[in-house]
Amino acid sequence: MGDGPVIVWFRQDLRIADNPALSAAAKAAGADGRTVIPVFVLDDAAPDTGAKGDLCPGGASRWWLHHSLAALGEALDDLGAPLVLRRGRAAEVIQELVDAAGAAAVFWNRCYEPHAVARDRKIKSSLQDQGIGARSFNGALLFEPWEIETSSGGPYRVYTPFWKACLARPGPEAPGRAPESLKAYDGKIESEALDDWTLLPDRPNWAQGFEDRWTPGEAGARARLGDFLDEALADYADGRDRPDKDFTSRLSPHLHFGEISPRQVWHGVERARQTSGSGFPEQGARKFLSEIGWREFCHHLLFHFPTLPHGNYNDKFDDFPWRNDPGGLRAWQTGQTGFPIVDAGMRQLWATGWMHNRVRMIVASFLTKDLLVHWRHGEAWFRDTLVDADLANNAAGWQWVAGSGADAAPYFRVFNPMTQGKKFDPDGDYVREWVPEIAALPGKYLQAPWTAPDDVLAEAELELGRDYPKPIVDHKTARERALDAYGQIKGS
DNA sequence: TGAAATGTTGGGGCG
DNA sequence: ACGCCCCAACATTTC
Repeated sequence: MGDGPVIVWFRQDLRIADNPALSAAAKAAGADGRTVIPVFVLDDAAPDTGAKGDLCPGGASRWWLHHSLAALGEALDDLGAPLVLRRGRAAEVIQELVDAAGAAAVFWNRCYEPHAVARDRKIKSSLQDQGIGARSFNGALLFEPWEIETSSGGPYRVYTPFWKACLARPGPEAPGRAPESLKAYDGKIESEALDDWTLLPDRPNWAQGFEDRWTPGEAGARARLGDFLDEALADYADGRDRPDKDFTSRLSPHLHFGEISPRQVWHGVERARQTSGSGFPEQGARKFLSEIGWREFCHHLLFHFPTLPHGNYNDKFDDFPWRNDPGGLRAWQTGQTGFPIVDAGMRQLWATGWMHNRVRMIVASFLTKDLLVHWRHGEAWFRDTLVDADLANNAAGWQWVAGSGADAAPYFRVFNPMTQGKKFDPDGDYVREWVPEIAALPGKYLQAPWTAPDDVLAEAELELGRDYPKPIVDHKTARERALDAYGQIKGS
């Protein structure tokens, strides 16, 4: 390496604590007096490869990204090395910056999306050819996808043995601290203005409901973890399935953008165990960490099966008789299916950029099984509307529900929206919050308004088909149709 | 990280 | 006292 500055290329690691690439840069700076240039590149040019993910984040993700970058920018200002924002193809932008600053090295934390893997590999070899020190680090996973192997040497395809194998390994290292300061590059490197990127929605501002529910950025992530461990972990084992309660961690967007690392989460749980003594909810902790395990598994799958976002993992499903049903898809997207628990979930998603995981399974089952609409339509909608939209989790999750994925739910496992509603929203609080037009219905009929007698509907001042849709399918019939469709591909 | 259909069991009412 | 029926409640099977 020459004595030029070190570029730290931020991607899905928008934090300064436990950031291995940043730490390595700070260390090099401390040892050799190097300066540091933190950079974020918005690669907006949707490439011809059809690549998805951080190249073309959905609307909700862009809202989050804006605020997360603003927070990171402030944190880096405080450290003394302002964040440089650039738009363009990453390979070109990085090369440009390397040339402009005479950089000696470029450090980053690894991403696992197929296009990112390919892109980063090219960039790394190109930099190394020029004698630039290009180094990548693990900042996003507890275990690298290539480190976890079955006894026969391949990737895992089933979650339980995968996570067991992970837990049998030495636990993840303690998270690193944020550098205390950085020496800024003293040459001239222009940054674009975040506001010019128009990541935020303007008319209409559909993100209004996001602001009071989320605090993007590293500080918000840390606070969320702390609140979760203090207030919800004890109830997590039983409560996590209740969309009417507040017992999930809601860390998903923070994890997606790397505002907090899974290592920090893991050790946060450890610390809580040590400080709380005998009253510690071991079962809740185990279940919570196993959700972190699902995130690991999804990334493992995406890394080893890069076609996961586009094609069926189980190719039997290539012959599955999906229906073309734009009207049904639209009703699902807008929360107008006539099934209260489904509509509640879809409206929560639209209003807040997030949906409770139990309800994600219910609405996904409804789209793929009751409506027989291809899972990729659901995947695309979630990718556009979730603040936590993550290619690995989203693709694996949708294929899991549809039955086409690795370790998937069997296709015949069809959720009954009424039963699920009664079971997991027993008092109807969740449905009443998000489907207010039927809030006056008594609990007995809330999950299935069409079964209410006329006088009950009149009492609630509710006319089905006018104030709230009649169900767009008959669940019993739809279920049989789905089982029938499954039968068609079973033997193939 | 289902649901529905079908099968089994056991208590109580009744002749 | 006994067998019979009914039907929850639970268990098993099937999709």
